[in-house]
Amino acid sequence: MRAGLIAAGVELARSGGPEAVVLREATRIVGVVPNAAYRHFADRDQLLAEVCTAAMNELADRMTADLTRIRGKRGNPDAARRRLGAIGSAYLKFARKEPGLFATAFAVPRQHSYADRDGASNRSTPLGLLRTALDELVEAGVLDPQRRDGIEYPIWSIVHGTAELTGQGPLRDAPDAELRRIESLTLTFISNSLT
Amino acid sequence: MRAGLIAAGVELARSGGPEAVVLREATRIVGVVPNAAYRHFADRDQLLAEVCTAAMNELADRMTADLTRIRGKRGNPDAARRRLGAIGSAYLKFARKEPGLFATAFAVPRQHSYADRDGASNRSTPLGLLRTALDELVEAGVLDPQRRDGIEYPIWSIVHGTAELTGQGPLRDAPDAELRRIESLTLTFISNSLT
DNA sequence: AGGTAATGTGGACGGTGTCCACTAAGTGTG
DNA sequence: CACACTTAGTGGACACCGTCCACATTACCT
Repeated sequence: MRAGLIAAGVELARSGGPEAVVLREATRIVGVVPNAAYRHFADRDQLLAEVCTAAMNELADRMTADLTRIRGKRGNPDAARRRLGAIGSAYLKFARKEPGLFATAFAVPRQHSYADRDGASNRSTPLGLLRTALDELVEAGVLDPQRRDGIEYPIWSIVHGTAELTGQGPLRDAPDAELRRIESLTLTFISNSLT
Repeated sequence: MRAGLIAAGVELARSGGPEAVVLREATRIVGVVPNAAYRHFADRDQLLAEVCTAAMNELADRMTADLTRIRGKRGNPDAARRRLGAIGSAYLKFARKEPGLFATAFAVPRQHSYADRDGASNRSTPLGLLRTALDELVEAGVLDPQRRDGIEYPIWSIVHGTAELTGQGPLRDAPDAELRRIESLTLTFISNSLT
């Protein structure tokens, strides 16, 4: 039941973003009276928080799926670069194809905090995947170890900013070709920044 | 009256983001009955849209204010770099000090589109300011003209992504020192990318 | 068998966006 | 001057939302 409500919330979020995950509608989908939800969630925001982490997990899953398709031994410079590229590509692709879920993944309500989801070097999290890719780039000799510390934040920011600006931001109704160009500019910009 | 409603909406947005700009509350502030708003706006989203452009204008104003404090002739390489840095700094500072307005500036409802606000090379718009700063960097010989085309998008993305991730995103409850460090990493990353 | 915890129901309240009919001003024209 | 007409604001209603309360049902454990 709890899982059912979350699943219903995810579907609502998929087609309408975080605002669309409305408690009464979720219970309607599950086929239960609105108040039943309060046996499983303190309030609507807590349900939304669960939906958000589900969305974030789906983003991480899509990223790992695309990532494992890149062949090449660990430590191979070219493979390492391609893996970093795949991470950025998958992030942008998810934002483009699942705009509702993408927006929801980052719309965690102020209360119910992120806990440690992105803390430390947790793999199976977007930041965790990015970090291991960057470590591999250092190991492969592509990225200067002196520049490694903290570089995940600017890089994450470029990709996330591009997703935000082209997805819901001011660039959202640019023609499709222009959006692709911007995504491509972003990825090559990152690639150029490694040397 | 129309202006009053927008002003009230801006104050609501300042302390609570786009969700807080609720039509009835705005009319309450102005001291009028809710329906009176419908003489000036088609619906709540149109009021919100006006508040959003007001917020975006305030961002642009703060940026130009900080920008004009950078002395140095146009074409001076060092001044050009400092001006670009000031643009990024002002953007991040606004996001940090006015989180509600910053979020609102980018929360334009799907209907009421952006029109051409950020189109072309309009000055007095964040993108416009960034573009003229980049042009000056080319003119000053800092930025290779071949790299100029389209580079405003990755750069805007880095700054915007950092603002988003540290402001409302997963990094939002990192300690203050860490947030400053991330902002600084972002700015030096941009600076390094120019050469 | 009976008490207890968990789960779902029914009804209600305040808040919100929005629609409709209505009224009170101002304004220009005969 | 009077009259039609636009404009701006009012009052009341509706549907929807999140949420609280008291109640019924079910299952489990001693």
